[in-house]
Amino acid sequence: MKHPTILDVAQEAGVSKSLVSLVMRGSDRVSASSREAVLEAASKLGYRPNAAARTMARQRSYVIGVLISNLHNPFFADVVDAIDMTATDAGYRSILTTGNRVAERERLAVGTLLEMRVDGMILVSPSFHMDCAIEAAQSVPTVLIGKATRAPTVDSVTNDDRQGAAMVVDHLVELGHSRIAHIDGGIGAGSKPRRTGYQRAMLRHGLTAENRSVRGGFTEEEGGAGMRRLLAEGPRPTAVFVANDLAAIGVLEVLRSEALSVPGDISVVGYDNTAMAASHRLGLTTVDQPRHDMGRMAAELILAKIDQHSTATSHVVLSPKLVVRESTASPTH
Amino acid sequence: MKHPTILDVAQEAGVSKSLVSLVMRGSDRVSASSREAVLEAASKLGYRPNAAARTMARQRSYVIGVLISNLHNPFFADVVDAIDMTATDAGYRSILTTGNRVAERERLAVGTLLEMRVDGMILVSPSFHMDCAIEAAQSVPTVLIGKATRAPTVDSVTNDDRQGAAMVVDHLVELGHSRIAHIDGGIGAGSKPRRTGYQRAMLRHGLTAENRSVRGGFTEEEGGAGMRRLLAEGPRPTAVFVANDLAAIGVLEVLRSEALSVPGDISVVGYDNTAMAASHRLGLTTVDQPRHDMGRMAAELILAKIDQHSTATSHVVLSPKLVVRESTASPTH
DNA sequence: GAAATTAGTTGGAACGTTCCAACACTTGAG
DNA sequence: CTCAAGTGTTGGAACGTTCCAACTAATTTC
Repeated sequence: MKHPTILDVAQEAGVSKSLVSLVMRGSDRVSASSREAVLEAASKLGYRPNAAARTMARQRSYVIGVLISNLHNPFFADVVDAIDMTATDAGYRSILTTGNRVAERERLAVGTLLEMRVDGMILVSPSFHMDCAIEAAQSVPTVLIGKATRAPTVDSVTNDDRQGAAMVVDHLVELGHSRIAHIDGGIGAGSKPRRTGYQRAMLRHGLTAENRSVRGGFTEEEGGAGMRRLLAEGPRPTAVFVANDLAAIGVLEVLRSEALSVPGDISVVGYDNTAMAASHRLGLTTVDQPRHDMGRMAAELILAKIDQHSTATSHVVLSPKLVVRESTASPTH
Repeated sequence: MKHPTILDVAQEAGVSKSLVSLVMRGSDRVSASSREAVLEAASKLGYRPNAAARTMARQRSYVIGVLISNLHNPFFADVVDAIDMTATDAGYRSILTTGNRVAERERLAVGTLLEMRVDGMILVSPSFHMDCAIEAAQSVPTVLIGKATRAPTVDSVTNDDRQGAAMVVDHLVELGHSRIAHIDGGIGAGSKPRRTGYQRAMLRHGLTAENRSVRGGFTEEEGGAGMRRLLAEGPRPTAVFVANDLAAIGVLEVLRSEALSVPGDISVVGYDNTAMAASHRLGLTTVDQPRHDMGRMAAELILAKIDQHSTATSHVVLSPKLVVRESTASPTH
């Protein structure tokens, strides 16, 4: 149960610890015979280098820390995947922590990563206040995914939420809708620009009176609750733009229980183009964010900051894409 | 950008490093005045203890490492959540790594955790060979979730997959089905016992000729591919038991594209009771695993092994529960 | 009022690596 | 044959903590 150290290996192989270290790091200034002896001793003892000791000695951990706001949202899986691949290819490893959408737990998780002395940090749609990200950025390169920021030290990779929202409204208007409501994402990342995009587009189309947003969130429950609120107060909209796919699923649930057909009675649009939206029995019209690219670019930004000590701050904005499926159609009256 | 150390804090506060250490660890053998001075200095400098150094000195990391086979499967989110909460309450932190269902990447991820000297390791439905888990268990307490094992050193927490599968078959037979096919989980964790459970139940009901399994997997694509194979060869089944919900979604997709109705033409059953299954427009009949309990128990097993140096190996088997929804009905002919 | 106890504080060793300067050989050049 | 330039190999210092034994000063006990 006790871990062998580099000294144990050195003794077993009959060489110095320095030589073992050299072999372990794959140096080529080692004779073939010593290399073999060391490797053999290491595998015999089941030696694994101690990352904590290495981090101390090198003053670098070669680890990228990733905070995911909500494991339940499949949107993040692809982002994380891309991050992990990019990091691995560059000789780094990535580790994840999650705060489960609870700001306090997210702060804790960021603290953990900071104490572990990760070399870079990627925050995926965190729901805590920006202060925390800015503070983190003081001690380690930090990039934000899915949430815009003006902070001069924090990089960001987002999709153009305003544009995405505008595309949704344009699509619905084109189909002939005018009573188009919006269920927003509450305090979640990206919520505000989507709402703004919706509002501006409504005004642009002259739908001032129909401009109607209610509070929602990025979970099924919150989406459903928003829909209930919409149905309870005011005239029934003919179309609803929901803050994300997960919440849209909640909306569909509510509509189903109210015996309202989609898109017959109401058209529904989500955001994220998760696999769920695609494979949902009723294909959900939604907005696609290039998640893989987002993850990759975030990782690349971090790596550039670490390796080249680049200090420039980048804000990458990628273009979303409307994906039309069967949950939207022309209004029936 | 340079991290202040305990010595910097000591100097700033005008005390020794030992005192700072004491304060940081919340000792009560410190005078109020020194405590305050230290705390003030620490916050002024933005001090964060270095986890790597602490791990070295204490020979313990107070970290539980969690490997998740597939971030895309929402089933795991609840498991991880429960692990994280249990660990946090006990004064540990949890970090995640993922191998994305690729055995080689999973091995790498386990290696990373081992090098980080995690105090315990939880492997959630890994798809690599058991050897890797056994090897890991040699140096650190290890528990497996969702995959049974006979290894004397590896704990496990599973649901009774055989029983779950049998419940599915019983349900379908009761509805009047006899041409019940199975799309298995391929090499994934829990795949084999589910198939065995299916087969035994079929035989028990005297459905020897109808006993028919095809190769599938735990992803949408693999599930869909399995369904296509079923449709291509042999008589069309009236019911299909799919290895998990994710794959079942893929099956539903294929059936839809083939214009076959569910449950009209074919009844479909999944496994896991993910939120997706519940909220799917067509509610999916499925088997519920107590994921939260599974995560919690796994974490508790690990903590017991760490703190009490308990050496007994436990294999916890929880009972699954059939959840009947609208994707199953009596066959129409 | 001396001795014993307690409260608070301290420096040094240890943890397992990496890195550097220095070493001992061997080889080749002049 | 001597010196310079490699080629392998080495011990020691450093990294930032924790823990322990030892210390001082204040308080209590007899």
